[in-house]
Amino acid sequence: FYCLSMFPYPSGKLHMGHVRNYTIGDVMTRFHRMRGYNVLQPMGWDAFGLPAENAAMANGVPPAKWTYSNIATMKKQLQSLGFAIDWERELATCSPEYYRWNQWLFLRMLEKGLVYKKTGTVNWDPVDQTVLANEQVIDGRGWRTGALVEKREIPMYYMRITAYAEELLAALDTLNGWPERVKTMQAHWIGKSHGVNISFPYELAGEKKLLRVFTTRADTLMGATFCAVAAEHALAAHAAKSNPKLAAFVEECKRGSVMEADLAQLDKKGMPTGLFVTHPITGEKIEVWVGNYVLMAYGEGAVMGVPGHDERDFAFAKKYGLPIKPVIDVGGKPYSTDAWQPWYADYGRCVNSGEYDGFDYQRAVDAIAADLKAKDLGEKQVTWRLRDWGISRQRYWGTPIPIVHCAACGDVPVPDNQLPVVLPEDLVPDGTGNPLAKTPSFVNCKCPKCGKPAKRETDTLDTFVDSSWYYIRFACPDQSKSMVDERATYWMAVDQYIGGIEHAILHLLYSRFWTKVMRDLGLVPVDEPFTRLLTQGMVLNEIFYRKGGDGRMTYYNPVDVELKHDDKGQRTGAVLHSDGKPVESDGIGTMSKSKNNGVDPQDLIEKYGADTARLFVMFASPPEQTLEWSDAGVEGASRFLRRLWLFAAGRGSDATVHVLSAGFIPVKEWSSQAPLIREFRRNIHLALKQASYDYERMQYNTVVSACMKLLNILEGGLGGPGVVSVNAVSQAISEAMGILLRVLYPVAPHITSALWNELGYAAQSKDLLDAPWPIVDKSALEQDEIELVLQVNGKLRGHMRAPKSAGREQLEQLALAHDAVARHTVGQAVKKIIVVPGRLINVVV
RNA sequence: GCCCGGGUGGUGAAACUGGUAGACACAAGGGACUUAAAAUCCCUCGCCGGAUAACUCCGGCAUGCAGGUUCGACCCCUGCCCCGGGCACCA
Repeated sequence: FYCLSMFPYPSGKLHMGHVRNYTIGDVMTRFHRMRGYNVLQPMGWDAFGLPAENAAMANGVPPAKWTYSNIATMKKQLQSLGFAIDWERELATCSPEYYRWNQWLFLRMLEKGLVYKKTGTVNWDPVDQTVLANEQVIDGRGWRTGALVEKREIPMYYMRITAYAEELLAALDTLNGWPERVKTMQAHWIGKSHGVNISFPYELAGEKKLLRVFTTRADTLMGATFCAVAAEHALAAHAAKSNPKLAAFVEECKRGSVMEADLAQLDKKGMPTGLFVTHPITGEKIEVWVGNYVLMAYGEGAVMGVPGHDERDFAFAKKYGLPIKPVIDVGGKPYSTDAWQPWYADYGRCVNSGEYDGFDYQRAVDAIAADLKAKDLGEKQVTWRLRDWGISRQRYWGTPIPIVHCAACGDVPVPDNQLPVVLPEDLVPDGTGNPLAKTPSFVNCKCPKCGKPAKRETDTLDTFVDSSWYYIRFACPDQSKSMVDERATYWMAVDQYIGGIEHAILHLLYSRFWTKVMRDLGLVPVDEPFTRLLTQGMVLNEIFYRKGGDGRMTYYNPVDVELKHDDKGQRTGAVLHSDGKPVESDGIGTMSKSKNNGVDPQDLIEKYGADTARLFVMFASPPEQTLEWSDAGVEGASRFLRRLWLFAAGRGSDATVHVLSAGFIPVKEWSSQAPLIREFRRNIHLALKQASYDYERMQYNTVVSACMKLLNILEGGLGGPGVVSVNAVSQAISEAMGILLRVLYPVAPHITSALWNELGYAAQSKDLLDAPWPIVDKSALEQDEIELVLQVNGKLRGHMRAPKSAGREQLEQLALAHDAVARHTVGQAVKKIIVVPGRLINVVV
């Protein structure tokens, strides 16, 4: 059983998200180990990335040094939490032994045409002369310089993930162990859409040309009143040459960030190009506009504008006074060009559409596609939202791309026997460009082909490359001759993958892609990397701030904030401990350095120990749900463990230790024991049943509550009238304690292991880890009488006890005769009686 | 803006396949023990109203809001509000 938690970025110290993630993994690991599996739980470091460069700039320390020191700190923290990790397999992606295989596979993909070069758009800081990550663009400005960010086109390498789009989508159906929501998100991301590509002919300088657009609504073609192209489109560039105003507009579109979220929220703006194209069916002249809402990266970078039935086109047409022509009738719903209504975009029947009038969506699309095809002006086409994966980064702290640029031979791949291309570890970036490019000893080399002086590529690989296959390398981290070996066949696929929901799309999709590439190269025998997936919820905390006179926000850690409540416990405000003056709340958000709302788990571990920290994090919330941090409750987790210890060491031990050391006459017939003992065992086995079920479905918060119930039952004791068999009492307590220790072990392994030995259970099974999982005794759950809920018209009216064996008719009679039912049915006709066996009887009047 | 989730007491949450809403805890209040405090133990604890000397008993409302389906809805459907995640260079 391969149980894998997402490896951490070595950012400095563990945060609560890590504690939550790795505790879930460790609970699952230990549970499966007890169920008899050979379990692998490895750990490594996603060690390349931007924060190391930022830290380097701030402190003047090379990223490598900062990274390795963080790894040492965090490893110590992980060990102090008692995770059953196989540290012999530890790996860091920034070591040449690891990243050389990134380079190796990059070259294999280059050979197969799965890696190619084209231009891509990046954020450019004109002051620092450097490429910025999206994160480094704040309100359209560079984070260090405050300069307005520009878009810039540069050559980059891409991985052809679109070649696998069909399989990546189809195979989602095979992932039964994945949450539906993740599969839905990925399916939407891949975004397969069936449509028609349509060509609008035009003439340019006497030359016949075609403007291609893609649409999923070819049925609305007769309503097209304009076309719009992206600012980066060739047509826009051409028109701008002779039109300074348009050129200025195209330039304006090129400012700002490249983020889709920003683009989608821009006010719709456009400008006519002065060019006209011909409608492929009607022959009408249609004007071409440049629109800031047209994405160059999707479809053809051009759209036909159908304001009658597309909301964005409608808004655009209203703004610029373009004609709106309704051509779809949606079951007679009213249409007015005054304001957009949601049903304008619905499917319906064609109207005002000439020969297509009366056609429904599918018939219209089929007919129009056929007519276009006959004129050679379009045909049906499948388009994907998924884009190829740009992997070039103009950064230092990453895997060097193994390419050499030679004046004579062009871009030359580094031969396998010259791998790895080693990254120098002593550079310190200064925020102006890539330090690799300023390091002659790295850049200057010989062309592998002709041997003449050449320049090394200075871009590095996206860090998502590193994390796309580390789980395969864990099977054979010491293999120096090849990327992976036959041990990967033994361990892959990962049986259970655990990590944050924020990785639902990118990391998980890239990993699926890489696995398929490696499969096709004969390196792994699996189609999918992760059989089951648990996406843990984010750990959130409240954000507090004050706004200074200059408008700068200062964030305060919730630890330093005191909340004010009224008598009823309602929040009235918040003040800072240090000065007692109020701070503002900015709502809740994921724990982050920038918002200063993180909680350091180290304090928790030091004050309460690993078991309490683990228990609390598991108990606070179900794994898949977001966890809003609160200090209250930690105390309760600690109290529970202390109670368990004191019970075992004190009152409980008399019976337990005695029984275990002296032996006893096994009770064969529990059913003949006193009712008190039977009730005790019933409750114990009910709690065990709940815990076992909840372990299976990974709902660990209720596993913990089952353990609390077990201790409550044990503390309730077993003395009393009618209980005469000391032997049976001892045995019931011993059984119950044995169940509790084993059920609690995966969550709190330290205290349970110690008690297991102290109480003498070790005589039965040496190590708690090797003890068999307890089995529910079904006969202990049986009852002679059951309690049933009585309802009248679905409203609770009372309870009654009935023999287990009672039949339907007998139950109906008993129910009708019951006081509570009679009171609410008197004088009314009974229409029917619903009997849910073992649960309730509902009398309908 | 688009895609995906979530919303239940003062708080974290539970409710397994549509069948007793609030398990298990936290906080709070009351009490026991103690010179005192801490720790520990016991009791109360969704909201509103009524009956009773009292133990208790009865009724109504309640799972973000407004509707719908059903004998019966936290659970299924429609619309809305709020919160979180993702949007391709944070990881």
